[in-house]
Amino acid sequence: MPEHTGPTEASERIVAAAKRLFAREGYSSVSIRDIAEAAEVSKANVFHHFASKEELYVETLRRCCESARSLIQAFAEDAGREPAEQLRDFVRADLHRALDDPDATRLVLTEAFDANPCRARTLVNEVFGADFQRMTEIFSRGQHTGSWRRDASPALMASLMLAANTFYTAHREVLRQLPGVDFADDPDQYADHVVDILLDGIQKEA
Amino acid sequence: MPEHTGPTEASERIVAAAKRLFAREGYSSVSIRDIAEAAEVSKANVFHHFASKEELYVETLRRCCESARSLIQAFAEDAGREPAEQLRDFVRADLHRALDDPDATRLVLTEAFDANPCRARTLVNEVFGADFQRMTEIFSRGQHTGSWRRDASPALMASLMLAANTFYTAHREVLRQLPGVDFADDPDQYADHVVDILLDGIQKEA
DNA sequence: TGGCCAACCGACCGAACGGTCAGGCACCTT
DNA sequence: AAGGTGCCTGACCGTTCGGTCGGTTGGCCA
Repeated sequence: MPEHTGPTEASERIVAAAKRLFAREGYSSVSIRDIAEAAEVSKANVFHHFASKEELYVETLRRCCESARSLIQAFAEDAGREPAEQLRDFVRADLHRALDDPDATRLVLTEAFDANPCRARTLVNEVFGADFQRMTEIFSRGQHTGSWRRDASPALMASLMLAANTFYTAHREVLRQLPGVDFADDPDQYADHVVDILLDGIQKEA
Repeated sequence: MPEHTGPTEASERIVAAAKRLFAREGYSSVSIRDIAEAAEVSKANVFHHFASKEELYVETLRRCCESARSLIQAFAEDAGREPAEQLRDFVRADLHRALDDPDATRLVLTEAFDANPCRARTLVNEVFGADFQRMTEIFSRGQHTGSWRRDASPALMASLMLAANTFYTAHREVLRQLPGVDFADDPDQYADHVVDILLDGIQKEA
């Protein structure tokens, strides 16, 4: 709690309600009254725990960033495996993490939507940076120890994977409406096919 | 003009200001007073031309969808060329169109950000559908007349291209902050490399 | 010349906003 | 028993919101 107070059952309910509402409606569309009602506390109590609406939002966002970051450790030190399999597992895991907590994902993605340089830098440091670097390392290892082509930039390949997962997460409903799309409700199938295409391209006959 | 009135120099300024402000600040953060001031008209005049804030937003969004859709004709009937070159040109053109009118793009992408099924369907019909279908056609032709592998779904490949361009447009500032990214200010280079990877994959030595 | 109507404006309205404040209540320390 | 402290509340504040209204202007047609 940024305020002088400690965490409480009520303050946890406030943050939970704020996360849900901010993610679904957006910062400006949600009033403190809405949050207080959803958390079943008085409006004044919200201001007891958080100095302002802005501070409540920042705290909520901070927690969402934290939970989005926590994937990293799970993938520490699996260096013995094939880069291609590492990549596949990582893309699948990243996609699942994003889909498992849609409110947190949505809040972070909204923040990343053409943010100003300062916020973008913070988000890179807090959330995207580690995953991105991890992915570039997989690509670099594939280039140095495997047979991957060396004229493709690891950063660009990692961006493409990040793009694939972000798009799937952020625009799933649009995907669902697009003709010929049968993978909108099967993230594993999507991740597998994306990695397949990335690895082998589309020109080579399978 | 949805209202009983006709278009005016002032009403055009109102829509222009609304587009700019809605795209940059979001619907709820922008007041009619802000728009009126930016358009240099009175607040009452805004309500003279548009029945409500919501109606002004819908009209603004409608125009943005229109301008996003207008690319299609430019690519009608170039069937004689190589699918690979068609694809490259299309991805480049699509990216440029998005970057040329960032406010319109941002408004449409915000609307597409996990919209409800009804809105998503409208957006697909109004904006994404045509481009998406055009891209799937290129992939299908590549599979039938060229040597492209037939086990990859055209819809998935088109989604991946859409994802690449959307991500570049929506999260360019984040890209700029990511280590090793040197293509954040060179969309043509980005589009070329993305298409290169899609065509040949990353495993084959160049 | 007179009537009409769209374009436009200043002033105003009730509602909702973020935020404040004095005080009640439960619990701890002395 | 007394005082202090953190949690919590209802009532209230000034401001801003979307929207309305009465009225003025200026061009067009009869």
